Amino acid sequence: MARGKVQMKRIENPVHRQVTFCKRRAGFLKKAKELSVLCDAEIGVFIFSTHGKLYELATNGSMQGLIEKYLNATGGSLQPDLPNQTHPLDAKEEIMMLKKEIEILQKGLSYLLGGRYAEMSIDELLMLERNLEIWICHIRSTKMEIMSKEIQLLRNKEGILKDANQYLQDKIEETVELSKFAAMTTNSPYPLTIQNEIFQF
Amino acid sequence: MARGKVQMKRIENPVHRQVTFCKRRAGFLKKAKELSVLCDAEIGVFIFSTHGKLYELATNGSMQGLIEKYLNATGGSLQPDLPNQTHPLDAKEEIMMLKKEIEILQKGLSYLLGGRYAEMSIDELLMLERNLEIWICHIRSTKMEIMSKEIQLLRNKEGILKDANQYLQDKIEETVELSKFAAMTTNSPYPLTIQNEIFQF
DNA sequence: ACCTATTGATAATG
DNA sequence: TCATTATCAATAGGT
Repeated sequence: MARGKVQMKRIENPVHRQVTFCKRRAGFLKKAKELSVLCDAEIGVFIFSTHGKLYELATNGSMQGLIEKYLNATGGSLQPDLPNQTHPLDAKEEIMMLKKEIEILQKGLSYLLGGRYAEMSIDELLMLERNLEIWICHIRSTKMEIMSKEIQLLRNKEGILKDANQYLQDKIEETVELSKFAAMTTNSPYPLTIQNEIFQF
Repeated sequence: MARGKVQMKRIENPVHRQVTFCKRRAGFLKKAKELSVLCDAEIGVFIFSTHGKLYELATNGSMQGLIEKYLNATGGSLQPDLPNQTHPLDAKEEIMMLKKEIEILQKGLSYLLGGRYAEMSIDELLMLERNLEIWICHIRSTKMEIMSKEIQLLRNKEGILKDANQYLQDKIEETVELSKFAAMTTNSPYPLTIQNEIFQF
């Protein structure tokens, strides 16, 4: 823009990059405000720097509200794979059901976000309850999976340690036998010491 | 910017406003991309026009992911009033606990938003499970409340109907008595008929 | 949609 | 980080 065009690629010099980031970020956020004011638009921006620092702007009210609005506008994202038990109904009807369910889940989400669910009907509450139960089941099975892996890991470890232990014990006995023949004068208590060190792992 | 400064206020002429919106929106999104590329930043933008139309840009991957990242980064939003059963502990410790809980709930939310919770630890999953259970309890008590109201309403109705019924039965008996004296020739079974109709409500 | 005078943004530099 | 300034990019108003 000034004193030389700029190549549209990552600025490699980190100092230059940081400086440009500051300047352009400021300009960018200014543009956001201008666009919002001039054209009466609601704008949300978030910027994560390379190192994860967040800069944000919500021209109207809160970012929270904008995110909700965004989720509603886009058809709200929730639930990629809810296991639904319905029989193969008429396709149209099924679509209606799914849409209704999505709507309910959105209400549930907005409860999670906003903290009020007084305006939901009994049917909707039932549906939400069912979904929460399903989520709990998912969570429980994930827990089980993790624990199973842990157990497997511990069993493997146990096996390895037992083997090592056996090996060392053999060695010890061997040593004892040798010491009986080779040097009847020395009698240091190595065996127990080594065994204890192994069990520290 | 060109051929005359512009006042920083809403453009009242709707045609001008629309034109400016188009132009500046394009410029704005371009700037977002430039900033992202030059400075290696992740940027999310959403713009709602006056009439609610959404324009969005996520420089990296999906808006979904950015929203999750945003929620995590901000200490995002969840849970205004979770009922916690803890005794009045040391204040600092309690704050730490609550923060940890909030963090876990955020991860839970990001699961709800994004559909993957593989990266949560067992403790976190347990906490999330507990909170989902609490939410289910809330939902159930809300359901109960609604049903109680319904029941009360029905009881009231019942009372009214019983009274009406009693009144009608009295009337019938009265009529029967009268007919005994007035016209011994007719014997129609009115009472039962009327009683049944009443119970239809 | 296109044009261009003009303003605004900013890269390089101190 | 802050200020300056030459230069480039965005765009307001017009067609």
